Amino acid sequence: MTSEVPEPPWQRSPRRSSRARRDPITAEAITDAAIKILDSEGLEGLSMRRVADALNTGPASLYWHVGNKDGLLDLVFDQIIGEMDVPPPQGDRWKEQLKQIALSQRATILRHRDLVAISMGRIPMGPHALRYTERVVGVLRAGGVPDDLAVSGYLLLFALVNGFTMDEMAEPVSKAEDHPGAPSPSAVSGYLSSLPVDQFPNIVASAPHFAQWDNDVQFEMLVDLYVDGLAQRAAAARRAAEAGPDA
Amino acid sequence: MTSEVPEPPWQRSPRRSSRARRDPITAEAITDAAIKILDSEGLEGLSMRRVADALNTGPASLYWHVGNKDGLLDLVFDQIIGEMDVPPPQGDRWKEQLKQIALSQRATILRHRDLVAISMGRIPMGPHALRYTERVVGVLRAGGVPDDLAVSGYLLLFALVNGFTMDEMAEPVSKAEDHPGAPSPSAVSGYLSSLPVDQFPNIVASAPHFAQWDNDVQFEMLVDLYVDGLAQRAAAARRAAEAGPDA
DNA sequence: ATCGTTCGTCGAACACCGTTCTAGCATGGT
DNA sequence: ACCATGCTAGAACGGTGTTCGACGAACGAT
Repeated sequence: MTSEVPEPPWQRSPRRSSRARRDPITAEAITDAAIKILDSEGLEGLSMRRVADALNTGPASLYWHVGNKDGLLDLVFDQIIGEMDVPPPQGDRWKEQLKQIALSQRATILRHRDLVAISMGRIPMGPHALRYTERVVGVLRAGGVPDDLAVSGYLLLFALVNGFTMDEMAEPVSKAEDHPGAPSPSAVSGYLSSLPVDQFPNIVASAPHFAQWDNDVQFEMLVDLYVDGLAQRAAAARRAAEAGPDA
Repeated sequence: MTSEVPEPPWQRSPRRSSRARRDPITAEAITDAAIKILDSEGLEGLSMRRVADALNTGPASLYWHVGNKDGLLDLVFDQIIGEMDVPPPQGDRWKEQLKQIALSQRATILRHRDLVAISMGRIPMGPHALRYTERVVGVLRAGGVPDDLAVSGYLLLFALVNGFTMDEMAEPVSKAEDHPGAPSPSAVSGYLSSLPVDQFPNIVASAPHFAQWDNDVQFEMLVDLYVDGLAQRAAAARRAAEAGPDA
């Protein structure tokens, strides 16, 4: 894996150190290496020693820059949030824009394995996360959504997308000997329809629909449902504010 | 930690074994001990050795009953799902019942720390989970929700509750020296309102509303929004089915 | 030019983790 | 009386996050 040219020994080696002075270790370099490992090997494979190896150094060296593993994951989290893009606010098109934001959020999460696990219990307050919050709330407020509903809308959207992609990523712990890969939805559906009808009439009756589950269309339906509901409430709140401004 | 009375040596010790034959190790006993540890010390503290200690035995003994740690977590997961209750289907009251189901689900999750982390990547298909699925789908179908929407409604509800409680549990990794406990929402709001207005106008403007965040009312709003949207779509689907049954 | 301080690296070690191996015990069927 | 089976458990292996302390390179001040 060390994609380093072996450093021809005649050009006086810089002080016989396995790491030259070039490419000094920085928090950014550590974060990038960690993300690369995360994408290729998942959170399981993301260990301090593994990251240190990728930077050819020892694990102890990382601690000076990132404090501990949670600190590193904080950086990874914020960095990836920086990848999510939000369009410039366009006022009346806020509903479509919010849906677009949700789609981009999910796409980014799917691009980086196990991101949901990292985001759990981690408040998004890094520099990238703040810029992201600012822009999303901006889209909502530009659309005339009242401030309180704007922050609710923003935070709940995060919860929604995280919850959905969490189940979606259910690339389970792999039962190993049974089936090698993940159980296909049709296999699940087959099992469900084989249950005793007297005990599980509703499951058996609706089993076929478990097979037809399509993450993309289900996500779109959920987002539509959410955005529409939010818009209804925003309109109602504005009507109430106009009717009795200080009641 | 071994809260065992030292076994007075005169009453002939039962074959010089630290564990008497009483209280034989079973999968249920292991699961119960694991849940108890999970509730009191979180997922971090839930190790095989810790569970074995609670049963005063060695870690190797557990593996005969539960296979490995993931197997144990499967059992824990299913057992806790068994705690969630769902009312007998009542037909026209399905909307209120679904909300009640959501509330019960969240309450159960909050009662058991880190349950969301365990549920990640784990398809709920244990015996308790099946019974639970059966009953929830039953409520939806009794309410006249079409089968495909019933399974969507059930699965999305799970995603929704998980996503919400995930952020809610944000008892973060504790920055240690900064503030001892979890950052209160008002502290967050204070920080947000102190940001430079020129860079973060929307955040600063809506910062007060971050302070007023109330998990209970926000969750109720989210569930209302979801159930209403689902009902709308169910009604539309039924109308379409009546208008043109085979178009 | 020399010192002292600070910034940064890193080998070694600690305590803990999940898991496996293997030997052994207690019991029940033949 | 025997073996087979179900079950327990000590010891160990390889891996983890993290800390310690010794070490070196760079730099400002004397």
